[in-house]
Amino acid sequence: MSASVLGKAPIFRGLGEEELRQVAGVAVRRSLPAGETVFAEGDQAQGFYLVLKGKVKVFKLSPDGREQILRTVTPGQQFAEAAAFSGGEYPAFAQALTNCELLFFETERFRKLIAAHPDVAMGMIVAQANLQRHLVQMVEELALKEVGARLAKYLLDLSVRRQRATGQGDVVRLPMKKTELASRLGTVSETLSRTLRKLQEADIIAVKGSQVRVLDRERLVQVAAGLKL
Amino acid sequence: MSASVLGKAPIFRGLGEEELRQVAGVAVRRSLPAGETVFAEGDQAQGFYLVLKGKVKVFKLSPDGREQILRTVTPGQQFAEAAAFSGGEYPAFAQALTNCELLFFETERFRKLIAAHPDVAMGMIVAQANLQRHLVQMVEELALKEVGARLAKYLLDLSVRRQRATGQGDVVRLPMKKTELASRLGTVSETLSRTLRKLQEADIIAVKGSQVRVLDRERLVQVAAGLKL
DNA sequence: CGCCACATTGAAGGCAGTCAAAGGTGGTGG
DNA sequence: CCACCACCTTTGACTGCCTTCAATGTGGCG
Repeated sequence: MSASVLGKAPIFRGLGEEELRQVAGVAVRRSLPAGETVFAEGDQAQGFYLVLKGKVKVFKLSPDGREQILRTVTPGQQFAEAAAFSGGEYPAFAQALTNCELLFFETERFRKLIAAHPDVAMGMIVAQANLQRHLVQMVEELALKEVGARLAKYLLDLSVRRQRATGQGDVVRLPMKKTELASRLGTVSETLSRTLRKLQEADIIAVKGSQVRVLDRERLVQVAAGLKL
Repeated sequence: MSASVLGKAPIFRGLGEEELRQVAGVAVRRSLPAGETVFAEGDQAQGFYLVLKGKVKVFKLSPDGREQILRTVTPGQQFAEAAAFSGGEYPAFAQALTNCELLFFETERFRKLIAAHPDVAMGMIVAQANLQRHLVQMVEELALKEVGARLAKYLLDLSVRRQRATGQGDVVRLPMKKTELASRLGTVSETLSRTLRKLQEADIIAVKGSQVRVLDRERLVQVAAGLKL
């Protein structure tokens, strides 16, 4: 049953058994295979999704086909809330990266849920706040930093997260294909490749496949802060 | 009294007299002169602000001092909600562009307000959703479009808004200094200047000071969509 | 009238995207 | 187990947009 996963989702954290059952009651389950499109930009938005299992990427496409990943959504997180509550159309594309189990919340039904459960409203507000932080950071990095700095920042974030999870943060594993990482960083695979090499040649990191070892955290921090390579 | 303005703010729309009084009760008034800093990046965030009068800019600074404006906030809108609900520090700077009257909502008190008034929660969620759309659009434009397209888009938005307000959308007035517009568009004043000139030379617009006349809306739309100049 | 901030223009250089091709890698089926 | 294929990654050469630096133009205001 999805209730157990539901209870772990930040927006439903702290709800009781009975309440979770109500939440599950207004949602519709949807499962789809890797590669499938969840929705396309411009589609009519009738609600938002919560990921139960798998990974979903949310992205924009440029006129000439380049892709900018806005975020990748993992279990417990929701996406397309903005579209659902700001009305109209989805402002981006969403595609399953792996086989996925999703919950779909129709806007109106969710609205009623909120009216009855302020906790859920608060959870949603907090989740949106976190997403906003993420977006603000992307804007900052795209506008003000070059690819080297964005990559360094990304590697540091990864390393810190790994540190917390396993107590060992010097070796990280890139959680996606490099092409995808490139579009997450607002660049293309060729440039990412060159930038990784420059960091290697400066003895700041060592790369083997998708394993990255941090050799000189000090300087990696400097690069992330804007120091040129 | 601020209650009348409050009632017009999107997040408090639809509240009754009595409720608005409660809302006003948890807020603190703060007025400050043009140029004053509301908060700096890194300051401890204890709540968010609603603008009653004036204009506030929210922006990031790069290591070498370049400025990226995230948004300008006008009466009835709030800012720093993300910081307030996602905890910790303000992720950007905020500065008064004109003399301002602000309302400050302390996070905990607002939280209680929400618990009692689902309508307010919903208003906040919708407001955040709108902001998210705005941020997503900025990311898209910074990552995928060049300066010409961003400028064209900006002019069109301005023109549409003027159309709605005055029924006459062909002549618009840039609402800020060009240097500032440049940083809103993620570039510098020199580039903005050149880009305006290119649009002029293509007979798409006519510029006189901060007056811009749209001569060929058709092609302006194409440029906004990514057509090279 | 002259100052000052803002705006414009020119020249030069760099970062990053595109195109093209070669090298790797993993997965599948024989 | 190996060979093949598709896809990803890397590398090189080139181009172009945009930033930087520097100098000149301009408009408002005391």
